[in-house]
Amino acid sequence: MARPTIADIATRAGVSKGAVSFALNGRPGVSDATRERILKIAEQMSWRPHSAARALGASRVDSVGMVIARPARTLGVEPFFAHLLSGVQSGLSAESISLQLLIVEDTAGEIEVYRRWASEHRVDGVILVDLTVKDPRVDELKALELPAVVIGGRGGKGALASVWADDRDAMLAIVEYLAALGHRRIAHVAGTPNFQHTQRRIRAVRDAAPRLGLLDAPSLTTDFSDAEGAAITRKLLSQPDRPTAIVYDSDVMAVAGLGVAMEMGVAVPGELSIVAFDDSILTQLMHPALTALSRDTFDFGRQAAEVLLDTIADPTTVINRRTADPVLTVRESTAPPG
Amino acid sequence: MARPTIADIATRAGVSKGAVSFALNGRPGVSDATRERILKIAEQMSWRPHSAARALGASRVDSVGMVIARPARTLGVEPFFAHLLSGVQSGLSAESISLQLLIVEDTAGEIEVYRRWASEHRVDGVILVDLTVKDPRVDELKALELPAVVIGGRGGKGALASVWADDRDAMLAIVEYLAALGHRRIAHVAGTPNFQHTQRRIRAVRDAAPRLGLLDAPSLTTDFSDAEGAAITRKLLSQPDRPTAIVYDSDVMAVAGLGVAMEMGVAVPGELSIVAFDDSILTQLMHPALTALSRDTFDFGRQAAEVLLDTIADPTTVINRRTADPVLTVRESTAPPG
DNA sequence: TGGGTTTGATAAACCGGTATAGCTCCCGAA
DNA sequence: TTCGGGAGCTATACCGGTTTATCAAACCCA
Repeated sequence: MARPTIADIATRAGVSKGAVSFALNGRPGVSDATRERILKIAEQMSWRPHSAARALGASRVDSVGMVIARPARTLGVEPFFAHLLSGVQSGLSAESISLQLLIVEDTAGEIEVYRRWASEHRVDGVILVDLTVKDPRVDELKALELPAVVIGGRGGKGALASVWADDRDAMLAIVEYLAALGHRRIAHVAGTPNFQHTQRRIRAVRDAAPRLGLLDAPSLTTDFSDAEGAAITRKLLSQPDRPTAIVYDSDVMAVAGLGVAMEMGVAVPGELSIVAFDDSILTQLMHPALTALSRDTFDFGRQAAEVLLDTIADPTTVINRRTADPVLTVRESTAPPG
Repeated sequence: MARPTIADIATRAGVSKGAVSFALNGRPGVSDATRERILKIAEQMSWRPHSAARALGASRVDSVGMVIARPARTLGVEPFFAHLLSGVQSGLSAESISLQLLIVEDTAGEIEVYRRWASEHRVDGVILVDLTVKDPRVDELKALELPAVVIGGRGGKGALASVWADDRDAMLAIVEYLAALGHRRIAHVAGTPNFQHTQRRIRAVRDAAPRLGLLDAPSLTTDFSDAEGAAITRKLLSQPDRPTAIVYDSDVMAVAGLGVAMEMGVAVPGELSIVAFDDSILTQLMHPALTALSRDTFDFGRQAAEVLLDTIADPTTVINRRTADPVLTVRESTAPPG
């Protein structure tokens, strides 16, 4: 028989549908003996719950969603999302909950997706990335009453659950390391200005500058693309008092920056030190290999999944979980200034 | 009222549930006037179908799945999948069908997922990538009666629908171009040997070699990782009669190969020409920028989605659609041999 | 021994749609 | 004048689970 239903199991076990449902969901209402028997039969018939039927009755679909709002062009090279995804899945697979992934162009599209998901009951909750300042998605999700967890930023005052790492401390560690090497002119090629993590990193650099006696520590924002990363680097290296070290907010921009340095004949790390605020094979493929901040992105995703499941189970308690601090992996692209 | 049902619409319109269902699905059974009225009310109440309910009744879930069986570590850097995904989604969004994405470690895990999806009715069909020789997934999907479309390889003799590009012609174009430049020692750093497209490319090189008067044209297989790509390159460049041109089956390996050449002091393109059989920002970030074979991966995905939807609608006709031929984008990494 | 509670189970309602049998008009043809 | 047939709609079964009301038997303590 193809695809047995609980009714089939019920007939075979000589009990009612209800009893089978109780047994399969481990809830009281049947004796241990009966439960045992039902479970064995279900196993034999290789029964699996029909997700739609269960969703209809129990009003939960065992599925969560994640929307990434970045142009596909820039997305692929960043291993960040692939690792994050794998992590999220590993966190979900234990409960055999599936993941819906959607790549959209912008935040408006993302909100549209949330509305659709909510009204069609397609997901039990969502995972948010790239939180911005005054992020409209937070209010929207509140309004939709869709459980959510924010990755990489506090969800605001009691608003949404979150999983975050300490960007500030990480950035301080980088700048302090460069200062200790002797650098006094450090530039920061940041990401999109309205991302919360961008702002935190910029603030960290600004705050540390006077304490470390830095002559200059500009933070320059970009759209996270290789093109802008390269353009800003070109500008920086053309200045009379050019920086002796540059910190990039992503590995892709760091690679682009390295390319510009080579093109302009600026030796790395002899005349310029480069640090990437994110690690991946990309940084290791380069010559010189790039010093980078390594975060356990996989674990990040895993924890986000866990927190989301907890939030779905009990939407009243808002969890804010801090993950392991990122560490600086020193490679060949950093050295004392020439 | 939160989340209206068709029953709510029915009461408000003063008709039966059935009439509403007919009207909303654009099928005969109601007059144009009534249909109009019902649609307007549904719009007003911002009704959306409950996906689970629809799935239960109509035994279709408006959702398709895609499983990628590669270690997450190697996945991220390859823009291929990100582009493919976006394309697939754009093909699906028109019908507002959602996509389930899963990254697993190996084919066994992938088949497991298909079994689960089939038994839980979670997807209407799946998209297959990285087809291997004698691929076990094909038979499995046949057995599960799960509609499927294969990307980048013919689905076998009438087995599964497919969307494919002509790898053979593309590889011939590359080799002919290199031969025309004057290269006679061309090496081919291929991917995983049991992938069908790897085999097709290897065969193309082997077939073209005598005709083009190549002295040597070895194809060396790898696991597609940067590490093996680098290792093989090191070996090739250490030979007494080292190749004057190398074709890499992926952009990541080509980048790794370029790194090895630089590390060994082999000038590119002066002493060695490099071609990547896949294009992305990665190849453009390099110095020199890599000559690469550009495929419209986005469109590839879009077409796969279309073919899959057709296959779901009518599983009896097997579609094998050939996509636009890839083109060779010449950049700075190819030149006549020194 | 009798009344109240617990245990183990059943039958039926329900979730929100789709599919279908059947009913009522109304129109046209025999 | 009657009958056939189609258009337009209703009532209802159904999909495969979950949940609740109900009930009989067993159990418990006085």
